Amino acid sequence: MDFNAKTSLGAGSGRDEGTRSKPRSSRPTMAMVAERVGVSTQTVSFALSSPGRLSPTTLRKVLKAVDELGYRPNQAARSLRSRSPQALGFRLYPADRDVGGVMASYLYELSAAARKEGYGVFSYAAETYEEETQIIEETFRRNTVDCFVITCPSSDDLPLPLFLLERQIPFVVFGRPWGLPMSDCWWVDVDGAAGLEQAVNHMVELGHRRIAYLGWEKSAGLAEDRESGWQRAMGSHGLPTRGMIVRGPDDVETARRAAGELLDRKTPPTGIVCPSDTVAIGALRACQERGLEPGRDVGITGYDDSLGARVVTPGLTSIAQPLETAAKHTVRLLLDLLNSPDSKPEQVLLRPSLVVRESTMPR
Amino acid sequence: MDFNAKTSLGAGSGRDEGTRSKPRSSRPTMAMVAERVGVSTQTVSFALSSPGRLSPTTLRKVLKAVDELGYRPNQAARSLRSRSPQALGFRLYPADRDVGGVMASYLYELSAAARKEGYGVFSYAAETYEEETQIIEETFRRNTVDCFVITCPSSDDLPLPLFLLERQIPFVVFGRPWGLPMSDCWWVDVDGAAGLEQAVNHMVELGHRRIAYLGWEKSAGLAEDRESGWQRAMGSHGLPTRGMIVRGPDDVETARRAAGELLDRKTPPTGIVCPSDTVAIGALRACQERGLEPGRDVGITGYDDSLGARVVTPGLTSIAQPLETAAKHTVRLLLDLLNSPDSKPEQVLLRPSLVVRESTMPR
DNA sequence: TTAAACATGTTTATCGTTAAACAGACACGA
DNA sequence: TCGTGTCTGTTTAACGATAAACATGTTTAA
Repeated sequence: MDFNAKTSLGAGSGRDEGTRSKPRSSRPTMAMVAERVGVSTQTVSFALSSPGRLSPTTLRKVLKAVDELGYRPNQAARSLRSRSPQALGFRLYPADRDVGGVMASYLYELSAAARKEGYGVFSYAAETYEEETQIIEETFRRNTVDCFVITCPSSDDLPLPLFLLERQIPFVVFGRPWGLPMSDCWWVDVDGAAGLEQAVNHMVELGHRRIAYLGWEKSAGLAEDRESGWQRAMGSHGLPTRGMIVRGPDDVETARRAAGELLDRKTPPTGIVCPSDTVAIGALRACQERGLEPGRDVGITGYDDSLGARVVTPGLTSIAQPLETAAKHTVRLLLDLLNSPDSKPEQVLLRPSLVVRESTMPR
Repeated sequence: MDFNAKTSLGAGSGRDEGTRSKPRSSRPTMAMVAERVGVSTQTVSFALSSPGRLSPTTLRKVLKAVDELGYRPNQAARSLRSRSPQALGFRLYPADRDVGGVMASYLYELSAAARKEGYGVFSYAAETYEEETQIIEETFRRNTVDCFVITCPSSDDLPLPLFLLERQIPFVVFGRPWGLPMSDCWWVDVDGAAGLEQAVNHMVELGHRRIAYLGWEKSAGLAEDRESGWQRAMGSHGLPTRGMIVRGPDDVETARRAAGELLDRKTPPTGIVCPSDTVAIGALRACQERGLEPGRDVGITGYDDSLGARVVTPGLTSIAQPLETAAKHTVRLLLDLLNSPDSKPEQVLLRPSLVVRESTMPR
C-alpha cells in the first residue's frame, strides 16, 4: 500500500479493469425519455432546462415520463456541452486554523445555498499557499469547478486574490480582501467594527465605563477593523480609550496573561471586549483565577458565537455572524459574476448580532 | 431577491468600461497537444493515463508538449466517456453535530487522501435523513459522484447504510455500522474500546484505583464500545466497576452535574474516564467547583483530542483518533470497492493513541 | 392583406475525452 | 519459413447532453 503516490496529471494509476462483473445498472438517458414520449431529445432537454419553451401539454407528458423512468440528466455530459461544471471550489482548513468552527459552518451554509441553485461544492485541503494555488489552477483548468469562494483569514492569504485576478479565475471572497483595491473584487463580509460597537454599547447600557479592548496584534485589516469598532463606540460615548488596549496573538494562554495584566491594575476595567471567543475565554480564565465572577464583577464579550462560547461556564456573550445569509449572498454574487464576468464587482456587507449570555449579565 | 442585506455597497468611482470581454481564454485540448507532437489524440490520452503503453521517446515528446501548452484533461469529458466522475460524496454536519470538529478534520484528511488518487470530494449539507437520501440519490444518478463516505455518529443514522446497500450505491463507512451485519459493509473505524483501555491503564500506572466511567446513555454500539473498553481494562487490573458508572447525554452541563454526584460520594473516585471531551470538560468543571485540582486531586480523560481538550485549563488528557491514517484507508477501500464491487467487503480497525496533558499529571 | 414575429418542435453538429478494434513492425519459437 | 505474439500507434465510434439553426403553423402589426 503506497500512500505517498503522487498522482501527476491524469494518472488514473494504471488500474486494469479486471472484473467484468456488473452491467453497472445503466441509468436512463435522455434518449430513452424522448423515445417513450415520442419527441426529440432536445424537447426533453427543454422540459428540464427551459420549461417555458414548450407547450403545457408536451411539458406535462415529458415530465411524466421523466418521473416514471426516474431520469436524471448526466452532469458530466451537461458540463461538457455547456462548458460549465456547475460547481464551486472551497478550501478546507486544518482544525487549528478554524478554531471556532466558523469556516466549517460557513461551508455548511454555502453547500446548502449552492445546491439550491444547482451548484455543487468541491472542497479541497491545502496546507500552504503554493499548494492551494496549484490545486486551484489544476482544478479550474480541468473544468472541475467554475469558480472559487475564498477567505482571507490571515494576512498570509492576501496574495491569493491577486493570483486569481491575474489568472482570470472567477472568485468571490468571504471576508474583505484587505489591502487590495476592494472594489475590484466580489466579496461578502460581516461588519466586524459594527459588531464590536454593539458589544461596547451593550456594556455601556449595563453601566460599564472602563471598557478595555483585548485585541489582536495589528496585522491585516481584520484586526484593525474590529479594533476600530471599539474605538468608535467608545468615542461616541465619550469614554477614554488611552491605555485601554492590549494586543496579542489569538490564543487562550496569552490572552489569559494579558487580561491578567489589565485586571491587576490599580483601576482595572470593568468590561473587556475581544475580537474572538478564543481571546475572550482567556479573559474569562483570568477573571476566575482572581476570584472575580465574569458577568457580575467583570463583563466580557467575544466574537463568532462559536461552540466554545456556548459551552464555557459562564456562557460567553458573543457576536454572531449571519453565516446563512452570508452564504446565500455569496452564491448570488457568484451567479452574477459567472453570468457577466465583466460587469462591475458587487460587494455585500452584513451586520452581525449580539448574543447575550452570563458573561455580561446585568450587574 | 433580498436576503436582508444590511448594506449593499457599490464600487468605486466610474472607471471606464473600456476592456473588451476576453475570448474566455480557451483551454488547450488534447487535439492541440496531439497536433503539436504529430500524433493522434489517443496517444496523448495514453501518455497521461497509461504511460507504459507508449515508447519512451513518444512519451517524452508528448509530455513535453503537455507541459509547454499547460494542457490539463477536461474532467467532464473524461467522466462522460469513462463513466466515472472521479469524485466521492461526503456529508457536512451543522456545527452542533460535530462538537469536537472531528468530522471537519476527517473531511480535511479525506480530501487530501482522495486527491492523491485523483478523486475529488463533493460535500453536501443535509439536515435530515430524508434530505440526505434524496441528495445522495440525486447526486449519484446524475453521475456527479462515484460513491459516498458516510458516518454513523448516532443511532438515527443507521438506516442510511441499509438504504445504500439496497440501491447498490457504493459506500464506505467511517465508523462501524453497528447493528448491521458488519461484514457486509466496507468500513474503517477507530477502536474506541482500546482507546478507553489505554486511558484506564494510564490511570492505573499513575496509582489510581477507584476509576469511574462517566459515560453515554446506552444507545447504538458506539456508547457500548467505549464503555466496554473501560470495563475490560478495569477487570484486567482486578478493579471494581460496580457503582462506578454514571451515564448521560453528551453535553457539558449534565456531565458536570453527574460528575458532581460522583465526587460528592463518601469515597469518591480519584479518576474519571469519559467517552468524549465534552463530557470530560464537564467533569473538569465539577472538580474546579469543589476546589479539587484536576490532575493532582482527580485524574480526568476525554476522547477525540479536540481543540477543546487543548485549550481548556488544565489541558485535558484525551484519546486521539488517527484521522489521517483513517482517511487514507478509507480511500484505499473505496478504490478497491469501485474496482471490484462484488468482492468481499474489507474492514479496517485502527488503534487510537493517548495524549497526556495536565488533567492526568502524576500525583 | 401581407409580412414580420411568435410559438413550438426538430435536426444537425458538436463539447473533449476514452474504449474498442485495428494495423504495421518486429521478435521468437517450431 | 511461417504463424503467433508483443509493441506501438492509429482509426472509428461512442459517452449523453446542449447550442444553433432550421421548419412549421399561428399571431400580430402595419
